[in-house]
Amino acid sequence: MSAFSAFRPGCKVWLEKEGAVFGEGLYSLLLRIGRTGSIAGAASEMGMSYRAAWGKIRLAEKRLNIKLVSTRVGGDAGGGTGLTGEARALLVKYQKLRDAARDMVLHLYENL
Amino acid sequence: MSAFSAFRPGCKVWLEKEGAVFGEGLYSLLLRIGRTGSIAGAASEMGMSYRAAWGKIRLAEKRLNIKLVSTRVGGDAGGGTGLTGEARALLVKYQKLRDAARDMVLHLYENL
DNA sequence: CACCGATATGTTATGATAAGCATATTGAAT
DNA sequence: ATTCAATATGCTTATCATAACATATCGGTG
Repeated sequence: MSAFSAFRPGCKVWLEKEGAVFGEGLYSLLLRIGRTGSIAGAASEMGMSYRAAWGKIRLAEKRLNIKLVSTRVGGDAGGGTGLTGEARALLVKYQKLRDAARDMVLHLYENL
Repeated sequence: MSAFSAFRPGCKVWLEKEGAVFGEGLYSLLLRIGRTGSIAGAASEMGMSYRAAWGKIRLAEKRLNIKLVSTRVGGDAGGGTGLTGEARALLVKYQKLRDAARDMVLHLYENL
Protein backbone atom coordinates (compact mmCIF):
# COMPACT_ATOMS: atom_id res chain seq x y z
CA MET A 1 0.00 0.00 0.00
CA SER A 2 1.35 3.37 -1.02
CA ALA A 3 1.52 6.47 1.11
CA PHE A 4 -1.35 7.81 -0.97
CA SER A 5 -3.91 5.24 0.00
CA ALA A 6 -5.64 7.88 2.12
CA PHE A 7 -6.03 10.24 -0.81
CA ARG A 8 -8.90 10.27 -3.22
CA PRO A 9 -9.14 12.25 -6.41
CA GLY A 10 -11.67 15.04 -6.76
CA CYS A 11 -12.92 16.48 -10.02
CA LYS A 12 -15.02 19.36 -11.17
CA VAL A 13 -15.97 20.36 -14.68
CA TRP A 14 -17.80 23.27 -16.21
CA LEU A 15 -18.69 24.82 -19.54
CA GLU A 16 -17.11 28.18 -20.15
CA LYS A 17 -17.90 31.06 -22.46
CA GLU A 18 -15.91 34.28 -22.33
CA GLY A 19 -15.07 33.83 -18.70
CA ALA A 20 -18.61 33.00 -17.67
CA VAL A 21 -19.22 29.49 -16.41
CA PHE A 22 -21.97 26.93 -16.30
CA GLY A 23 -21.25 24.47 -13.50
CA GLU A 24 -22.81 22.22 -10.91
CA GLY A 25 -24.72 24.99 -9.15
CA LEU A 26 -26.65 26.14 -12.19
CA TYR A 27 -27.03 22.56 -13.32
CA SER A 28 -28.86 21.36 -10.24
CA LEU A 29 -30.89 24.53 -10.03
CA LEU A 30 -32.09 24.35 -13.62
CA LEU A 31 -32.69 20.63 -13.33
CA ARG A 32 -35.11 21.24 -10.47
CA ILE A 33 -36.77 24.13 -12.21
CA GLY A 34 -37.46 21.78 -15.08
CA ARG A 35 -38.92 19.21 -12.75
CA THR A 36 -40.94 21.44 -10.43
CA GLY A 37 -41.97 24.06 -12.96
CA SER A 38 -41.00 26.95 -10.73
CA ILE A 39 -37.98 28.76 -9.34
CA ALA A 40 -39.61 28.78 -5.93
CA GLY A 41 -40.04 25.01 -5.99
CA ALA A 42 -36.48 24.40 -7.08
CA ALA A 43 -35.08 26.77 -4.49
CA SER A 44 -37.11 25.16 -1.76
CA GLU A 45 -35.84 21.72 -2.75
CA MET A 46 -32.29 22.95 -2.52
CA GLY A 47 -32.77 24.73 0.76
CA MET A 48 -31.96 28.10 -0.73
CA SER A 49 -34.04 31.25 -0.84
CA TYR A 50 -36.05 32.21 -3.90
CA ARG A 51 -34.06 35.43 -3.96
CA ALA A 52 -30.79 33.58 -4.23
CA ALA A 53 -32.03 31.22 -6.94
CA TRP A 54 -33.50 34.02 -8.98
CA GLY A 55 -30.30 36.04 -8.66
CA LYS A 56 -28.14 33.16 -9.83
CA ILE A 57 -30.26 32.61 -12.88
CA ARG A 58 -30.35 36.25 -13.90
CA LEU A 59 -26.63 36.68 -13.40
CA ALA A 60 -25.94 33.58 -15.46
CA GLU A 61 -28.25 34.69 -18.25
CA LYS A 62 -26.50 38.03 -18.34
CA ARG A 63 -22.97 36.66 -18.23
CA LEU A 64 -23.55 33.83 -20.67
CA ASN A 65 -25.77 36.00 -22.80
CA ILE A 66 -28.25 33.16 -23.08
CA LYS A 67 -31.90 32.95 -22.14
CA LEU A 68 -32.15 30.02 -19.73
CA VAL A 69 -35.71 30.25 -18.45
CA SER A 70 -39.09 31.52 -19.49
CA THR A 71 -41.33 32.72 -16.72
CA ARG A 72 -45.03 33.38 -16.25
CA VAL A 73 -46.09 35.85 -13.59
CA GLY A 74 -49.40 35.65 -11.75
CA GLY A 75 -52.31 33.48 -12.70
CA ASP A 76 -53.54 30.09 -11.68
CA ALA A 77 -50.66 28.77 -9.60
CA GLY A 78 -49.19 32.22 -9.09
CA GLY A 79 -46.98 31.77 -12.08
CA GLY A 80 -44.19 29.45 -13.03
CA THR A 81 -40.92 28.96 -14.79
CA GLY A 82 -39.81 26.64 -17.57
CA LEU A 83 -36.50 25.91 -19.23
CA THR A 84 -35.56 27.14 -22.67
CA GLY A 85 -34.27 24.77 -25.28
CA GLU A 86 -30.77 26.12 -24.82
CA ALA A 87 -30.94 25.46 -21.10
CA ARG A 88 -32.11 21.91 -21.68
CA ALA A 89 -29.32 21.31 -24.14
CA LEU A 90 -26.79 22.71 -21.70
CA LEU A 91 -28.07 20.43 -18.97
CA VAL A 92 -27.57 17.37 -21.14
CA LYS A 93 -24.11 18.40 -22.27
CA TYR A 94 -22.96 19.27 -18.80
CA GLN A 95 -24.26 16.09 -17.24
CA LYS A 96 -22.60 13.87 -19.80
CA LEU A 97 -19.31 15.69 -19.47
CA ARG A 98 -19.40 15.65 -15.69
CA ASP A 99 -20.28 11.99 -15.34
CA ALA A 100 -17.71 10.88 -17.85
CA ALA A 101 -15.03 13.06 -16.27
CA ARG A 102 -15.70 11.72 -12.80
CA ASP A 103 -15.46 8.21 -14.06
CA MET A 104 -12.26 8.85 -15.94
CA VAL A 105 -10.53 10.68 -13.14
CA LEU A 106 -11.29 7.84 -10.79
CA HIS A 107 -9.90 5.24 -13.17
CA LEU A 108 -6.99 7.46 -14.02
CA TYR A 109 -6.03 7.80 -10.40
CA GLU A 110 -6.17 4.08 -9.79
CA ASN A 111 -3.82 3.44 -12.69
CA LEU A 112 -1.45 6.19 -11.72
CA MET B 1 -21.88 24.25 -36.10
CA SER B 2 -23.88 23.73 -32.92
CA ALA B 3 -25.05 26.41 -30.52
CA PHE B 4 -22.28 25.29 -28.19
CA SER B 5 -19.39 26.27 -30.38
CA ALA B 6 -18.71 29.21 -28.07
CA PHE B 7 -18.40 26.97 -25.04
CA ARG B 8 -15.23 25.35 -23.87
CA PRO B 9 -14.93 22.74 -21.15
CA GLY B 10 -13.11 23.56 -17.94
CA CYS B 11 -11.68 21.06 -15.51
CA LYS B 12 -10.16 21.07 -12.07
CA VAL B 13 -8.82 18.17 -10.07
CA TRP B 14 -7.45 17.74 -6.59
CA LEU B 15 -6.32 15.11 -4.14
CA GLU B 16 -8.46 14.82 -1.07
CA LYS B 17 -7.89 13.40 2.38
CA GLU B 18 -10.52 13.69 5.10
CA GLY B 19 -11.93 16.85 3.65
CA ALA B 20 -8.55 18.51 3.22
CA VAL B 21 -7.46 19.13 -0.34
CA PHE B 22 -4.28 19.39 -2.33
CA GLY B 23 -4.94 21.37 -5.47
CA GLU B 24 -3.47 23.78 -7.98
CA GLY B 25 -2.61 26.44 -5.40
CA LEU B 26 -0.41 24.25 -3.25
CA TYR B 27 0.96 22.56 -6.33
CA SER B 28 2.36 25.70 -7.89
CA LEU B 29 3.56 27.00 -4.57
CA LEU B 30 5.46 23.85 -3.68
CA LEU B 31 6.79 23.53 -7.20
CA ARG B 32 8.40 26.95 -6.91
CA ILE B 33 9.71 26.27 -3.45
CA GLY B 34 11.44 23.24 -4.88
CA ARG B 35 12.93 25.30 -7.68
CA THR B 36 13.90 28.43 -5.76
CA GLY B 37 14.84 26.80 -2.47
CA SER B 38 12.83 29.24 -0.40
CA ILE B 39 9.30 30.19 0.50
CA ALA B 40 10.18 33.84 -0.04
CA GLY B 41 11.43 33.14 -3.55
CA ALA B 42 8.36 31.11 -4.46
CA ALA B 43 6.00 33.71 -3.04
CA SER B 44 7.74 36.48 -4.91
CA GLU B 45 7.48 34.55 -8.17
CA MET B 46 3.76 34.16 -7.64
CA GLY B 47 3.19 37.75 -6.64
CA MET B 48 1.98 36.79 -3.20
CA SER B 49 3.30 37.81 0.17
CA TYR B 50 5.64 35.60 2.16
CA ARG B 51 3.06 35.73 4.94
CA ALA B 52 0.38 34.29 2.69
CA ALA B 53 2.58 31.55 1.30
CA TRP B 54 3.82 30.53 4.72
CA GLY B 55 0.23 30.45 6.02
CA LYS B 56 -0.99 28.26 3.18
CA ILE B 57 1.75 25.74 3.73
CA ARG B 58 1.25 25.52 7.47
CA LEU B 59 -2.49 25.18 7.13
CA ALA B 60 -2.08 22.45 4.54
CA GLU B 61 0.43 20.57 6.67
CA LYS B 62 -1.96 20.71 9.57
CA ARG B 63 -5.06 19.70 7.62
CA LEU B 64 -3.42 16.99 5.59
CA ASN B 65 -1.35 15.89 8.56
CA ILE B 66 1.70 15.67 6.33
CA LYS B 67 5.06 17.40 6.55
CA LEU B 68 5.48 19.16 3.21
CA VAL B 69 8.58 21.30 3.71
CA SER B 70 11.75 21.36 5.76
CA THR B 71 13.11 24.76 6.61
CA ARG B 72 16.42 26.21 7.71
CA VAL B 73 16.39 29.50 9.63
CA GLY B 74 19.25 31.98 9.50
CA GLY B 75 22.67 31.36 8.11
CA ASP B 76 24.37 32.01 4.83
CA ALA B 77 21.48 33.00 2.62
CA GLY B 78 19.25 33.80 5.55
CA GLY B 79 17.82 30.33 5.49
CA GLY B 80 15.84 28.29 3.04
CA THR B 81 13.12 25.75 2.48
CA GLY B 82 13.10 22.38 0.75
CA LEU B 83 10.41 19.88 -0.10
CA THR B 84 9.92 16.61 1.75
CA GLY B 85 9.70 13.33 -0.11
CA GLU B 86 5.99 13.23 0.47
CA ALA B 87 5.59 16.67 -1.02
CA ARG B 88 7.59 15.69 -4.08
CA ALA B 89 5.52 12.57 -4.54
CA LEU B 90 2.32 14.56 -4.21
CA LEU B 91 3.52 17.00 -6.84
CA VAL B 92 4.14 14.23 -9.32
CA LYS B 93 0.83 12.52 -8.66
CA TYR B 94 -1.13 15.72 -8.88
CA GLN B 95 0.51 16.89 -12.06
CA LYS B 96 -0.05 13.61 -13.86
CA LEU B 97 -3.66 13.49 -12.78
CA ARG B 98 -4.30 17.10 -13.72
CA ASP B 99 -2.69 16.92 -17.14
CA ALA B 100 -4.39 13.67 -18.04
CA ALA B 101 -7.75 14.97 -16.84
CA ARG B 102 -7.45 18.16 -18.87
CA ASP B 103 -6.62 16.18 -21.92
CA MET B 104 -9.45 13.77 -21.46
CA VAL B 105 -12.06 16.39 -20.73
CA LEU B 106 -11.09 18.22 -23.87
CA HIS B 107 -11.34 15.13 -26.01
CA LEU B 108 -14.49 14.08 -24.25
CA TYR B 109 -16.13 17.36 -25.03
CA GLU B 110 -15.21 17.26 -28.67
CA ASN B 111 -16.77 13.83 -29.03
CA LEU B 112 -19.89 14.75 -27.11
C1' DC C 1 -62.52 42.46 -5.76
C1' DA C 2 -59.94 40.11 -2.43
C1' DC C 3 -56.69 36.26 -2.11
C1' DC C 4 -52.96 33.37 -3.10
C1' DG C 5 -48.70 31.77 -4.87
C1' DA C 6 -45.08 32.88 -7.77
C1' DT C 7 -42.10 36.24 -10.07
C1' DA C 8 -39.20 40.53 -9.59
C1' DT C 9 -35.71 43.58 -7.29
C1' DG C 10 -33.49 46.82 -4.12
C1' DT C 11 -31.20 46.94 0.16
C1' DT C 12 -28.67 45.40 4.08
C1' DA C 13 -26.22 42.16 7.19
C1' DT C 14 -22.70 38.78 7.77
C1' DG C 15 -19.41 35.64 7.77
C1' DA C 16 -15.43 33.59 5.74
C1' DT C 17 -11.23 34.21 3.33
C1' DA C 18 -7.45 36.93 1.89
C1' DA C 19 -4.48 40.83 2.18
C1' DG C 20 -1.64 43.79 4.69
C1' DC C 21 1.11 45.49 8.60
C1' DA C 22 4.26 44.89 12.26
C1' DT C 23 7.86 42.48 14.76
C1' DA C 24 10.82 38.87 16.46
C1' DT C 25 14.35 35.28 15.57
C1' DT C 26 18.03 32.75 13.49
C1' DG C 27 22.91 31.96 12.06
C1' DA C 28 26.66 32.38 8.50
C1' DA C 29 29.60 35.91 6.79
C1' DT C 30 32.20 40.24 7.11
C1' DA D 1 29.34 42.82 16.98
C1' DT D 2 26.78 44.21 12.91
C1' DT D 3 24.54 43.09 8.76
C1' DC D 4 21.56 40.54 5.89
C1' DA D 5 18.13 37.44 3.94
C1' DA D 6 14.88 34.25 5.18
C1' DT D 7 11.87 31.95 8.54
C1' DA D 8 8.09 32.54 12.03
C1' DT D 9 3.77 34.56 13.88
C1' DG D 10 0.37 37.74 15.89
C1' DC D 11 -2.99 41.16 14.57
C1' DT D 12 -5.79 44.15 11.98
C1' DT D 13 -8.32 45.28 8.02
C1' DA D 14 -10.20 44.79 3.41
C1' DT D 15 -12.90 42.28 0.36
C1' DC D 16 -16.29 39.67 -1.47
C1' DA D 17 -19.64 36.21 -2.05
C1' DT D 18 -23.78 34.78 0.08
C1' DA D 19 -27.67 35.16 3.17
C1' DA D 20 -31.41 37.64 4.90
C1' DC D 21 -34.93 41.13 4.90
C1' DA D 22 -38.33 43.99 2.77
C1' DT D 23 -41.65 45.14 -0.90
C1' DA D 24 -43.96 45.39 -5.17
C1' DT D 25 -46.37 43.20 -8.99
C1' DC D 26 -48.97 40.06 -11.63
C1' DG D 27 -53.16 37.45 -12.90
C1' DG D 28 -56.31 33.43 -12.52
C1' DT D 29 -59.88 31.85 -9.05
C1' DG D 30 -63.63 31.83 -5.74
